[in-house]
Amino acid sequence: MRKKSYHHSDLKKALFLSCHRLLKRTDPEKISLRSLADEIGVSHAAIYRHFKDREALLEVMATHGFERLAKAQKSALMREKTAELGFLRAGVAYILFAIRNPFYYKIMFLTKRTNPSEELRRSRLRSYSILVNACRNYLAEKGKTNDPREYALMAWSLVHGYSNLYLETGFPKSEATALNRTPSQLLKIF
Amino acid sequence: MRKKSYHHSDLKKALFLSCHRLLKRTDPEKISLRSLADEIGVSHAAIYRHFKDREALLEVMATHGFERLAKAQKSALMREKTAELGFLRAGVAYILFAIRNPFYYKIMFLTKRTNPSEELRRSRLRSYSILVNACRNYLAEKGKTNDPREYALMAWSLVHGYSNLYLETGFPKSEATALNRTPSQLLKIF
DNA sequence: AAAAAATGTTGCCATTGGTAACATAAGATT
DNA sequence: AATCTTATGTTACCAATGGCAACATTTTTT
Repeated sequence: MRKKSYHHSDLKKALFLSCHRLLKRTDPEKISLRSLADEIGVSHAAIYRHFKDREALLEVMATHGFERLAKAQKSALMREKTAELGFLRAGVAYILFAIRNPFYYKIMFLTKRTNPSEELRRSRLRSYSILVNACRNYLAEKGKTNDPREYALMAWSLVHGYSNLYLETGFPKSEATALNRTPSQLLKIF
Repeated sequence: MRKKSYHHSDLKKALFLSCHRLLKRTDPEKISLRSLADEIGVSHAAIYRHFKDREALLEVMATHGFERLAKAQKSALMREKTAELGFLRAGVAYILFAIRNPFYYKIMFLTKRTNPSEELRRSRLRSYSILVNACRNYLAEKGKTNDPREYALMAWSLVHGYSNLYLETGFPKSEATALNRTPSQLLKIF
């Protein structure tokens, strides 16, 4: 565990943490392996001992992003008594996560569109499963007979699209102004 | 207009067309100014006589993407008799545009998130206005009293989110398969 | 203790976006 | 027509980047 040795004690974790911290305020496009390595105090080539390439590192971060999102959704669900309120709160939690973690959100959906790792797929599916369950409970509570997966997909589309529009165009924000509402008031529509 | 002369007759247009063609099958991230210049047969530095930088070129393409999208929405609206059908068809047209033009779609929403040019803002707003009008007519036809802009924002969120999920995760596709429906059948939900 | 595996470093390469200095063509001014 | 000015291309260069290979050092296995 000593510091200035030739070998870093746990470079993989250090890279992860450093990247995690950077993603809070930096666009992933601007994160270079070299700047990461510099910050940790290691040569840029060392990274390749722990990640196949830049994409692989970002994929791990994306996976972690989905885990954080799932946690946020779950805790939002827990907080509410009825299935309906839980469902709504989960949707709001999704949007808030996206808005508060724009760069995480970006890599979550822009990295590895094709051939995602098993871990990424799993964490993504887990987030979706939470939503499906919330839908199932909500639909049961309301006595509706929709397919929960279909319903969940539409709900996901709605919050995902809203989040993206907010981040990409600032439209919901400007529209909210035009409509004399704050974005959080607009969110109550969900 | 002669070819092998020192001066290209209309490099700006040639760049636009070449980029347009490339975007049909190439991820914008993979489009380099040098490869573009090569294809046209001009030095890469020549590009800077017509566009401030790479971002500026992509921004023009994004603007054009929104113009194409608006055209698709409009023609979908025209084709239907009732306001409701038109509204639905416009939504489907939006999704189809995204799915059929994934790379155009990508630059439309990933380029110049901050400080977009007046042209980009206008073309984006135009696409939104078409939607708002469709909503207004639809709501009037149904005798509903929702705010058309608010309604339009939600509708946009829905189709935008669906499109993005399709492109980014392939989820609607796999879900559609799981549900024993084709994507176009799923689209009928809208 | 020696061999093997893991992990870091240095040095190099090709690609890229971008800039500056120079070259040539096209238009305007005289 | 000759000259000046502007527009538009070219070449040469730079710094940053992702990635690879060859080498160095440490740790683990045998």
